[in-house]
Amino acid sequence: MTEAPSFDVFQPHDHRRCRKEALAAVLAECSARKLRLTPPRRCVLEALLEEHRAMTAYELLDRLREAGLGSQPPVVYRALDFLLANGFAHRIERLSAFVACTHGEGAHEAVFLVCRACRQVAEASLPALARNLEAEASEHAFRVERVAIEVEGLCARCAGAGA
Amino acid sequence: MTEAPSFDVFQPHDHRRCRKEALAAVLAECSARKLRLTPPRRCVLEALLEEHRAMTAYELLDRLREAGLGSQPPVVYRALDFLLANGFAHRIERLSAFVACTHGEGAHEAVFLVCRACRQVAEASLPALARNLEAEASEHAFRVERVAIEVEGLCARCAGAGA
DNA sequence: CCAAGTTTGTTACGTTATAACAGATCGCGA
DNA sequence: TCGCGATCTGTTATAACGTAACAAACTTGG
Ligand SMILES: [Zn+2]
Ligand SMILES: [Zn+2]
Ligand SMILES: [Zn+2]
Ligand SMILES: [Zn+2]
Repeated sequence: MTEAPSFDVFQPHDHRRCRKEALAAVLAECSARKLRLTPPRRCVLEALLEEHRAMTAYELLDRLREAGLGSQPPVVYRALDFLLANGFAHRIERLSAFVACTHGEGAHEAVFLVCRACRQVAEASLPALARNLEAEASEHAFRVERVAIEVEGLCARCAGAGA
Repeated sequence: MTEAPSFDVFQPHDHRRCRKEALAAVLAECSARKLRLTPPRRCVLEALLEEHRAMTAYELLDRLREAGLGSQPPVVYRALDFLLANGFAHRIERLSAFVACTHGEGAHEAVFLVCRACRQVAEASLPALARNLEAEASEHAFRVERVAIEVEGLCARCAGAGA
């Protein structure tokens, strides 16, 4: 969480470490910002950290159920609200699904590269792009609050597999 | 449809003309490309052209019902499939809703400025941004197929109204 | 007219998300 | 340590969004 990963999530990498460091970073940030990573929130976060794949709310709810932490939709949506609001996870609008953040600190925006075959998601920042958007918006006298940029396609592996 | 509008949809404008020209452009393009703007498709398009506001599939279905053109969800989703596939309308992922195209010709992508208060949507093109994205994607060996850029915020009118 | 392809319309169902409320837990000051 | 307000958890119920599968109607070209 504390800095951009030095690897590409679409490439093979030491994901055990990736996951462990991401969790540690969230714990540190919660501690620093006096946020409570309660059991359902942590359960959802850990499920998201297992893979760089977007998961639906109901897949995450299954994890909560298995962990004995409640079995109804509001539980998972509230945990997600917390994670999204604090920049620990992102919503992929295109998929109505969620991924753990691999990138920033605090609430932030990013560009998501979303593989339509394996649903893995890479997160990139693109400040130049944000400046372009600001210029465009100001021509319309539009006050920007949130930017969602989602690029759908195929990751190298899935493209290679002949999808 | 045939060219970018010379006005900003967030500003007051001659919307009767705006709507009439958009419909004429779609009719022309259907004729040129041998596409069939059948009654349900036209009904949905006209509903979308009434305002520059994103409408949900079920709002559009109500229009079909009123027009006696079927009352079940698949009817509206199929009409939308046609309009989206041919670039006559766009889906706003953030809202799970749809707007008429004000911009291009044929299937195309754009940047959407979405007012969270009035749900009006302005469409802008941003080729520079697309080039940025391509560069980003190629670093990840990612094959881009679709790009969705949605900017949420407040239009000048809604910001003025103290939202 | 006939056959093939496309479009329409229906039933039924699956998925995603939220409202409303009761009970549990936490943090803090008396 | 005890209470008290705020936050969080968990439930029921329901709303909103979307699709599979199939039969009937229409369109187009021979
Ligand atoms: Zn990893
Ligand atoms: Zn992939
Ligand atoms: Zn207009
Ligand atoms: Zn507005």
